Parts: sequence; structure tokens; C-alpha cells
Amino acid sequence: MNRSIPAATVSRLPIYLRSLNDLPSGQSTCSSEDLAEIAGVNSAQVRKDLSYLGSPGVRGVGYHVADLREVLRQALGLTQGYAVVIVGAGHLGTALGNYGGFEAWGFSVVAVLDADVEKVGTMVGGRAVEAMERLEEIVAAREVSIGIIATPMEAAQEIAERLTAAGVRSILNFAPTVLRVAPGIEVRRVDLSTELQILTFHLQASGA
Amino acid sequence: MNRSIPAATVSRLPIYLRSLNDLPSGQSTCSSEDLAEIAGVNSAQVRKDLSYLGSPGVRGVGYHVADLREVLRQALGLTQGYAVVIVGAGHLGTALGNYGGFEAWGFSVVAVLDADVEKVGTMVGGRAVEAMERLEEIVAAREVSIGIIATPMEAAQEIAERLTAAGVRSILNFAPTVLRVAPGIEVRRVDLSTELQILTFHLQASGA
DNA sequence: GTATGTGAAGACCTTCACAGCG
DNA sequence: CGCTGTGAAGGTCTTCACATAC
Repeated sequence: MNRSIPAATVSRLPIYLRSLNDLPSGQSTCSSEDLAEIAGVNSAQVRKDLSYLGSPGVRGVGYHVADLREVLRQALGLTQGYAVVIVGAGHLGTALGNYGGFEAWGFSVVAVLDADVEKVGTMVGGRAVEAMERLEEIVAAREVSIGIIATPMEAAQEIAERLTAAGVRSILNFAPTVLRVAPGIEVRRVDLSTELQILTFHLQASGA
Repeated sequence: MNRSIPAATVSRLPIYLRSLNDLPSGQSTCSSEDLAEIAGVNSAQVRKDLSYLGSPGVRGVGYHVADLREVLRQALGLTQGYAVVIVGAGHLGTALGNYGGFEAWGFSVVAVLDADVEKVGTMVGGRAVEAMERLEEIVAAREVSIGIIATPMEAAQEIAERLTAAGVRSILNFAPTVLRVAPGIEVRRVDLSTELQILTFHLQASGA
């Protein structure tokens, strides 16, 4: 079914899906131009991206909003729920654990882990923090498919190895380090200081 | 001095800078191969990227670590400090405010703002949360160059407009929305649910 | 000898412009 | 007629392969 959708397109699909919510309510159909405006991209880009999902539009009319939402949800695999484990209950892990948005998109945080025995048992987002040594057991028993690493840099690589050995195939890494993982394991890196440094590059390039 | 460095290169420079810290200590010189390994990219990529910064290497030898670090810091504009304001003192804004890494890279969080009067005056990362209406005054008085938006989605666009009107030229946006800003304003988006959805795309594409 | 710096080739991505279809 | 879907063109990024310099 997937005729190899380009990576750049995949990274925009979530934006299109969210953009549908920003349409004037009651609008049952939308043009590539409407979506382009909201998503901040070129309208030809929108049409080409969506064309990879079959041909969800109607010429002369546009895209039927409800249909398009369903096609996007299907493509992104959002029709099933995914169990997520958060590793690290520091400031960031706590913020993530308290974030209400996971459930809205069908994700379910099934555990928050921390290596610090002082933190084990404390509550984060309504769940008790569990001990790091239970990682493998929890991943297996709760069928975790996504691991979120919110540990200090030093611990990140080892946690990634334990997660993947236990069966996790997707990792979202907030630790400021590049993880080395086996082929087939998908890692996304979110790094605050990298982002800030890209901003300062432009500040100084434009003469600040 | 900047002979228009490609965007893709700019986004890797922070990784190279950090990679220097991961070299075996005492190693005063390193090859593009060494850096490539740590940064997780091709070594030709490393050489081409670094060649945009002049020619910081020595043929037959490699890159002198201390020199390269300095060249990277210069290119990224990290030789001067930057004042940062965090807008929104919810879970995420609080985590950011408590994050110790800003100072290490030369950033200085000069204010944390929130629209909720209940939150004003509470402490975040050793600073008292200030009222949102003081945004313009604070940006001007404390010479803020970077704004971090950690508000709910609905407030983000207005905050972006107020920040830029007050003189901020760089924004790091954690709110799940695409900001519309004037030309010349640099925005980086960090969106948890987008990242998770890209992961689920691959999970389902590989048949999970 | 050794590792950088770089033209050339190739892969990938974006944009245009218009054919095609409702 | 209007808007999608798409070949073709143009741009950007990555990788190769080797000349170049120490």
C-alpha cells in the first residue's frame, strides 16, 4: 500500500492533519491553497504530498475534509493506539508525563522510569515513577512500541540499547547526543541547544 | 565572511561542536572520520560542511580540536551572549526555565512570562514569573534577542507578533502551530506530536 | 603516506506550468 | 470553469573519487 512516500512528505503529513482543525468550522471541503496557507508551504507541495496517499482530492472541488482526515490518519498509522514509555523523570520527563496531548492523538503513556531511587514512587502525570531496572519487563508486558529518552546525555546510549533489545523500534531522543542504533530502528532527535544555536547562527549572520 | 552556508550544513554545525566533547580526552587533533562517526554522518559530509567555514583542517593531519571548536563557535555566533525570554510557565515552560544548559552555551534566560495572574510571582528556575503585559517592556529593557514560545496553541500567534513587534528576531516555537511571521524573522518549530506521528508512520509502514 | 578540500555525479526535493477531470 | 494531479525543470543536498597539500 505504501508506494514509498518521501521522507520530506512524511514530515509534513502531521502538519496537514493538524491544519484541518484550523479550517473555518463548517467548511466541509478545502483547497490545496487553503491548506498551503495554514501549513506555511507551497500549494503545489500540498498537492504532490497528498497525491502520494492515493488521490484523495476531487478536481474542480478540492479535498473533502472528513475524508482527508481519515486518509492522513491511516497513512500515519494513527488508527491504532501506541504504548509509550518515558525514560527519565527530571524536569523534562515530568513535563512530558504531565502533557495531556498524548492521549488525544492515540498515544498512551504506560510508564515513567527513573534511575534515581528517590524518584521512584513519586507521581508524574497521575502515574507512579517506576525503577529503571524494570525497563525490559515493562516494555515486554505493556507492549511498548515507542520510547522517549529524557535522561542526561551520559545515560542515553545505554537506555537506547536496552529499549531496542527489549523490542522498542522507535525512539524519540531529547538527550543532546546522537544515538547509535541498529538498522531498522527509527530515532528522532529533539535538541534544544541545537535549535538555539541555529537561531544564533542567523542572528549573527544578519549582523546582530 | 559568511559565503552563504547551506541550511543543511548550519543544522549540523551544532552537532559537530558537541561532538568535539565526545572525543577521547587528550586528543588534540581529529579526522573527519572521527567526527563522522560521533555525529552519525558521512565523512565527506563533514569535510564539505567544515570547508564552508574556511579551511579549518590540515591535509594529512586532520582538524586541530581547539581551533575547530573556536571556528565553530564563531560561525554559530556563540562568542557573544544572548538574552532569552520564555513565554508560558506551564509544564514545558517550567522545565525549560529549570534547564541548566542555557548558561553553558552562553544563553541567559532573562525572564519567564505567563498570562495567568496566579502564576505571576511563583518561582521558576530561580526567577519570579512576570506578567504577560510586561512583555514589550522586558524585551526592550533586557535586550532580548530570542523568544521561546511555550504557550498553548491558541496564544502562540499573538505572542509571536508581540515578540517580533518588540524587536525579537528569532523564535523557538514549542506550540503545535505554524507561526506566520514577517520576512527576516527566523522561527524554529519543535513539536512533540509531529515527531511522534513520524515515528508511527514508520512503525505502521514496516507493518506493526 | 595521509587526510583534507573539491569538482562531478547522483539522489532527493521543490516549484512551475499545464493537462486532465469533475 | 476550477482545482487537482503530474511531467518536466530547476534547485539543493549528499556521496564519490581523486587531486592537493602537508
